[in-house]
Amino acid sequence: MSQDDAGIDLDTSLGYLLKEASSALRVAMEAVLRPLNMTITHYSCLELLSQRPGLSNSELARGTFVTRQSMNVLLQSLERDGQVIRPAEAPAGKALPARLTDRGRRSLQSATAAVRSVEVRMLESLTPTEQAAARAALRSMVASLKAG
Amino acid sequence: MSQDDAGIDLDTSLGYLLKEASSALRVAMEAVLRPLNMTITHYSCLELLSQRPGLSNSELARGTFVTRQSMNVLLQSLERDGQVIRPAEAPAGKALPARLTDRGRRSLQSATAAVRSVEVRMLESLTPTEQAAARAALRSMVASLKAG
DNA sequence: CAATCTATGTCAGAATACTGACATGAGTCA
DNA sequence: TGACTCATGTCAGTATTCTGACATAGATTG
Repeated sequence: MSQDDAGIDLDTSLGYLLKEASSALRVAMEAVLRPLNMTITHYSCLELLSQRPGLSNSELARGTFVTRQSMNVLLQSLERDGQVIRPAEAPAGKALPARLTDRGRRSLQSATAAVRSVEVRMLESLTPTEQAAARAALRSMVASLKAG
Repeated sequence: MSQDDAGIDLDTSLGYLLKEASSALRVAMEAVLRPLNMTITHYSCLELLSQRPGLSNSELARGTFVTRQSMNVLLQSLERDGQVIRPAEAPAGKALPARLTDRGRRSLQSATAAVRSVEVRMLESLTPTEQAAARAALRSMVASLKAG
């Protein structure tokens, strides 16, 4: 069997390793967010809104890597729960700028601390130089994938 | 507001970047696998079985980063479709060793080529040294996350 | 030897995200 | 101006994965 027919070498494939790492991160984040009754997408939405108030549904969807339909379902439940508010009418176009309520900010607070602790643990064995190299490599991969 | 209350900096967070990269990879893989009527988990299962014949349902689940319940659903449909076979009785314990059929191998062939092209594109701007550094960093992150 | 623990396969139901579709607002351009 | 393209919000239905639960096989342990 020639090398070209041998499939993807799972022990060295960066694609497989990327999936393994993101899976491990997802599991670790779910573990710390579950006690707070929060999913990863839920947390990501609040974190994004905290840092960029006024983002629309579609912008939040892109920032959390889900479809705008999925984000819309989440936003509606967050609105019902009083964590997020959106105006009844769009100030321009159709995009509705969303904002956190005080309740949303309180929910986010403990979640951010929990997620930060996971990220710290993930990076504990990497030097700042190695972290910078990883950042650069990941950015390059993202750019190449999106260019295709 | 002190730095500790500022949340996760999305522009530099390796956790966020990891999620972005895996999302971009997922989208790219789905795009090339969809014409072959194959999902990523479906492909991953066949690829794993091709390289490690006789893996059980639970082992396949761990290798593809889904629950054994999800893998079981997939395996049953693959068995119905004649791409995979499992013995009716376990040779030892309860684990049923799964194997690809010729039909499964044929399905895998074009999928492997498609996925390989995505991985090549993902890495086209990285030198072998940079790829090795990325591999080392990702392995370190996985180890640290699983240790917690 | 019996009790316990761990891993496995499987069923059932719930949660989550997705694709498809439609209407609407804004910008482009002939 | 009118046709066209594009982005957005939203509804509906589908698909996929997950959590919870149970029974069973093998290993461990007292």
